[in-house]
Amino acid sequence: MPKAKAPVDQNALAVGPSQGGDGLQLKGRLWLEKNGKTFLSWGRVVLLERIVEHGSLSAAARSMGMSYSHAWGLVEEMNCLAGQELVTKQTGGPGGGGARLTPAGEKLVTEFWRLVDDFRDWISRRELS
Amino acid sequence: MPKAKAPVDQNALAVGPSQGGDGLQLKGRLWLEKNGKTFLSWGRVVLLERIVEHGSLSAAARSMGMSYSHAWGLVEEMNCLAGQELVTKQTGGPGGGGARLTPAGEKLVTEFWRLVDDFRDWISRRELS
DNA sequence: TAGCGTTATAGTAATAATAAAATAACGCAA
DNA sequence: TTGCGTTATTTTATTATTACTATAACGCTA
Repeated sequence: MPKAKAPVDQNALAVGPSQGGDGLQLKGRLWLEKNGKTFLSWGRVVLLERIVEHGSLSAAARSMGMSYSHAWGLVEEMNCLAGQELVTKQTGGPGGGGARLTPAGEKLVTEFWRLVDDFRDWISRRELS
Repeated sequence: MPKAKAPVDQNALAVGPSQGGDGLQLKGRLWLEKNGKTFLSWGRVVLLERIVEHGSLSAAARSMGMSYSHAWGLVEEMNCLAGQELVTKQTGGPGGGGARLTPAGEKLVTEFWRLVDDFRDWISRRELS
């Protein structure tokens, strides 16, 4: 039992079909780096989506079983690496505050999923042995 | 400083070209699972190669900066998941003993690298944004 | 028989990753 | 002014991973 509940399956982003009749599967994952640092990966993109969905960073983190601290750090790093704000945050105000995606943030999310779709195509077409 | 020295780069198995002029890179990795358990991945295949090269499990582990215990566990798991021996080990004998790959083990190694080559092709052709 | 380097295995230590907890600040609402 | 739920930040605790250490067994060598 490796972990109680990972925010997102730690492992495969794409999974090929079971082949060879003995449970053999090809799996893989993709991510984007900027200057050698992880910029966008599966969990981060899901976090961005949840921010859109819930309108707040704390609710987004909660919905993924992720600690607020961790989520906050991820958003900070993404904003920093992007060189522009992908997420804008408001502290205080009606409802206590909130967080939203900028157009640049939304664009990145859709682009990442398109990339993932292509990767899934590739990996599922792949034949083993 | 994440780690003193990983046996094999923890991260990317395949790396795309730097794109967008701002250090943005697409990276990824592949692995094979059997019944949901990791069967073959980068580090494991390198370990198999080193066993061929050195003729012993302890020397192979040493050459990778990997502990003998860890290497032994990986080989056990691979043999178990494969349903057949990929590595044969001899305890005692001339030189104290040794380890070698079976034909099935050698076949898996070449097949895995072929898979990786194709993956590298795909990822390097991929255009971002 | 004693010695060698290996495989085999368990136990312990160190490190990294992750989670949790606690506290402060913010700005509106009532 | 007080309370609320949020963001912001630090600190502490827990867990998982990895590495290290120690010891036994093996079978050949000399």
